[in-house]
Amino acid sequence: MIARASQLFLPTLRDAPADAEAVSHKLLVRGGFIRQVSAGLWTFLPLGWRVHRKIEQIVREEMDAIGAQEMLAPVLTPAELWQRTERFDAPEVFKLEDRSGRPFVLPLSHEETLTFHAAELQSYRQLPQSWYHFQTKDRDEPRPKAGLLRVREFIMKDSYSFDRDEAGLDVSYRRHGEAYARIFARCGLEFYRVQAESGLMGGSESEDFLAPAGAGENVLVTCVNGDYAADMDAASGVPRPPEFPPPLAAPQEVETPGVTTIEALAEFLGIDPAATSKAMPVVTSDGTLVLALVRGDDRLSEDKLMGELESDFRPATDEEIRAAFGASGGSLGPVGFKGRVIADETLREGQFVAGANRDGWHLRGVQAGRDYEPEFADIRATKEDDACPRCGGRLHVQTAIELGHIFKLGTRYSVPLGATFLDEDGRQKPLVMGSYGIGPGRVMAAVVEQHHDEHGIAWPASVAPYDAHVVALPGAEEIALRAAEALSAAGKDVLLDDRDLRAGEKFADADLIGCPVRVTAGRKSLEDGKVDVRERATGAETRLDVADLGKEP
RNA sequence: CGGGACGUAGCUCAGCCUGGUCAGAGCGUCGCCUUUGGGUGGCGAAGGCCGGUGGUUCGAAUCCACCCGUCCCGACCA
Repeated sequence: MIARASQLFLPTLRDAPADAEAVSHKLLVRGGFIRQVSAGLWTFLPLGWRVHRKIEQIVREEMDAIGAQEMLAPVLTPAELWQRTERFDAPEVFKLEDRSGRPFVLPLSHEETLTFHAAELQSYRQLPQSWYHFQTKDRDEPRPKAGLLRVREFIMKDSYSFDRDEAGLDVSYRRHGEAYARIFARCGLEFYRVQAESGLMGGSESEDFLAPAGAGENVLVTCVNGDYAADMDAASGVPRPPEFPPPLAAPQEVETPGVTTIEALAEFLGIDPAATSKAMPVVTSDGTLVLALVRGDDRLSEDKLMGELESDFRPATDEEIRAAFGASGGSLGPVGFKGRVIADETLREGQFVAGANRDGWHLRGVQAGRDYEPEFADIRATKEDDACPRCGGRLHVQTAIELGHIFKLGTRYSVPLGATFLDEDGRQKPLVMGSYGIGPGRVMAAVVEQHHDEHGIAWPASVAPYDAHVVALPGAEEIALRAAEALSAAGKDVLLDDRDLRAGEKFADADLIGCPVRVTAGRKSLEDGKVDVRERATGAETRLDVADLGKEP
């Protein structure tokens, strides 16, 4: 197949839009792949849609390979289904009514609809089932951002497995996980499978597939030895041990005028910042004031603390702090505090400097268990250069894009929607479900984040909009067309740049668009009938006879 | 939802502080010429309710208020 650039809607741009930050956002817009309609709403232009469809096809092949069945459920969904599962009131759900006032939902995923259909499954003999579709999802995101990375409407491949029991779910879940790994590998992505925060959903197993990128919403922690990967929220890196000063028999007050930060404190006392502790008073949703304590050189992990408290929380106000401690933030510590203290595990052993609950004073030699009685928990945020909890290797922290998510739902949806089956023992049981999502648009953005240089995108062949980009320079249009035809005959999809433009502009567009190979026919070709074949990713260039095109990769 | 920034031509932006030759530039687009292996050079042209509404003023892109939109940070995120 040959597409002529002169006829294509391929609006490339020399400049990126001023408000673009992420590389994938800039390059996809500049390359004429996507255009914004409104905040978080994007149109896929012809080239972008080709890439999207290539990713879809890879997903489809791998889903089919594990026996999943493709179907299509509607976007517009009666609100009743969502009311039954108690998701109707979620703020990110788009809601609307028909002319007679019946409420509908634009779903952010299709658990309800597919479970509604699963209610038609009657017997254990019909199980397991895995169903999937590619369908539009709408989410009233409070803050769309970064091009395709966080949007309000997008296409998702979501699948749902229905099993008779947990053991069956384990199998469906594992198969999906394996299929997902194959999908992302085929898309040319570096990715990691990590435990996902199950959050308030609790209990159920859930994993994310994260792709390291220059932009993204997740923070990925990996070990340089390759044996550990985790989401920052759940990572448990091992911090370096502190250098402690000589121990004291009892805490000792030391005047620290104007010293309110850890850096200043460590400097002032001439000690290791890791030998200090940092106190963060927070207030839980039931109004209790709790003191969270981490090492001075660490940051509090809000997610971990939230898990520990089993409650949302907010920082205490100045007034609350003053009332509870008699001092202001910057001089707070656990000694003498009459309330719940949650101390990070790093504070279990050793003596630390802590705030004295007296403005301008600190305490040396504060020891947990002797001078205050905390609950210990892992509440510190893992950081760069922590040690790997598996092998002790160095941990690396980087931003990442969530490509896909696999989730064991259990009976969360089948029970409220009455999706039951008759089991071998003659009893009616709810279907045990899993759900599994991939956003092809995000995959597309992640591929760009991982495969680009200063000139543009360098698509992996598996998802490239065209296999080859044939550049026709003036005078060599004839040879260029023959080259395109030879490639097309060999089964390649070809973009033929037959536009009346300068060579430099065509080359710049070819680099930007990023097809795996560029074939140039120009003045040199007029002399010997050969064309130049250049690999986008490596820049390697060879001269070939037109007749030999399509015979090499 | 809190904080910040921005909104002038298709794109990137200047002009605004200090109201009155302020409707501007570059790129892109169109026509002609030039020529053609990395965004060429020349000549000419089209293109804007200066986000919207109200106010101040003799006069508003410029000052004020409100609204809308977009982006960034945070909160949130099946």
